Amino acid sequence: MSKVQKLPTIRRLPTYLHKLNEMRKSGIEIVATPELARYMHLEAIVVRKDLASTGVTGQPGVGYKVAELIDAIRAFLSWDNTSEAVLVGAGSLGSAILGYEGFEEYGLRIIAAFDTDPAKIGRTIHDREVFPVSRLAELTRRMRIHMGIICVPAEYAQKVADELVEGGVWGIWNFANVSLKVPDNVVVQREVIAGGLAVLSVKLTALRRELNSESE
Amino acid sequence: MSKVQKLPTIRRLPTYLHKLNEMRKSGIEIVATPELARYMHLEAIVVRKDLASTGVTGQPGVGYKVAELIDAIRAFLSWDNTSEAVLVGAGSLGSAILGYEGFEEYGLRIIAAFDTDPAKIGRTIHDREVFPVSRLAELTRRMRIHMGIICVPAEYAQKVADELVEGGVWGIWNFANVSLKVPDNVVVQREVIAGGLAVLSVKLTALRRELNSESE
DNA sequence: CGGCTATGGATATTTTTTTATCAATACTGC
DNA sequence: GCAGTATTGATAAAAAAATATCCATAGCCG
Repeated sequence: MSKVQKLPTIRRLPTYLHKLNEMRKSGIEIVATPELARYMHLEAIVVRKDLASTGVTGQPGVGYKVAELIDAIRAFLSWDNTSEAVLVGAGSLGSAILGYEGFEEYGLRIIAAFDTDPAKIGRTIHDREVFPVSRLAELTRRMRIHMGIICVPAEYAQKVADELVEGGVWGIWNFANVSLKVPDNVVVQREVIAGGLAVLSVKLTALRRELNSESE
Repeated sequence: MSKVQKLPTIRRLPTYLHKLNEMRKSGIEIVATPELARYMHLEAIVVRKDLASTGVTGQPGVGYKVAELIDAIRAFLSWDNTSEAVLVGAGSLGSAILGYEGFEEYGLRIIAAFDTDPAKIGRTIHDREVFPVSRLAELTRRMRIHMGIICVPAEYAQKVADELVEGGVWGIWNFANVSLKVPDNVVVQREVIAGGLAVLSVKLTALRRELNSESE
């Protein structure tokens, strides 16, 4: 299993990237840590460490070149070459993902969708054609797609993952509420939407408790 | 600022909860760590630590009582009392969230939606009425809602957050691609969808590099 | 030119998280 | 009832991440 370090940093990088792209559009060429920190609501030291982990280097007393930062982050995330993906499960979440136009900025292009619903097959959703799931492995292989996005209900997710692996994908982005089993040469990233809600709940409870005890 | 520990553990708790609820439905009363570990594709030690952090205690040589575990996790996450929320921004993501029926299991009930689009206002989406955003603060306060879910484009998110705070919310679940500024007595949990993609990209690149170097 | 301030980079420290070890408990089978 | 095995819980160690400190560099202003 390959070791990847500094997960929290990696998660923050897309946000920097988004801000930096906006800055470049506005013609800003140099940016210093404190400004990014204010934008991110983080400590400056965190930002500096995050940026350093991409290998980029700034100018002491000045800051970083925006263009260099963008390149460094994109290179670090391998987002400098757009990779193509298929999406399986064109329900409400799948459709929402198909409709999100920001992924191009993040080096991802969703080429096609798959579903079992005859009402959806053959139609297009957000300009992507919907194919039957029965052709998933075949078409994925033929199109040489190496990433799959799973948006099907939990009980079908493992089967879809198996098909994707058979179709030759290297990575799976899993939005289904289940942990998947795949070969060692395939990477799965699971998004647990309820995980964020759990964190929010705990923080909320902790803060409420604190505020209540203060007022006593 | 309140300190919350073991974020990764908290993120995993909903997944245990889901599995445990299934088990209880099947009539299973006792569960041991190794089984949960297999299901989660985690090490057993991780599971044991996760469960311990909720304060529950098992029986050495036997395992944990499923019902006790469920109660402990729900209590730890304050999901034993359903809390009500409003959702702002009934676009594709907002609609997808409104359509997800699993939140009740997680102690969350979305009461109403808000949007600026006249075509949506007054209609219902997944059984929730859509109100104009202009009434957000007023209605939130009147309904005594303490949680807001933001699904609007990044540029409007701060304004919506301000309205929610004015309406008296304690917690904000933010799906917009921007970091929000709120008073100290309000908690924000931001979901950065691209963060997961970034992690996947880095892992993928690392694994590919490893596999390539092996084959040389 | 010289001092002042802002900034990045390197190093060190502290905290948090993960992982390992080991003793105690309870079930199983004989 | 006893030995063997599975399991939890407590403690300890290792790894990772966050945070702090200090120094060197660059621009600014008089």
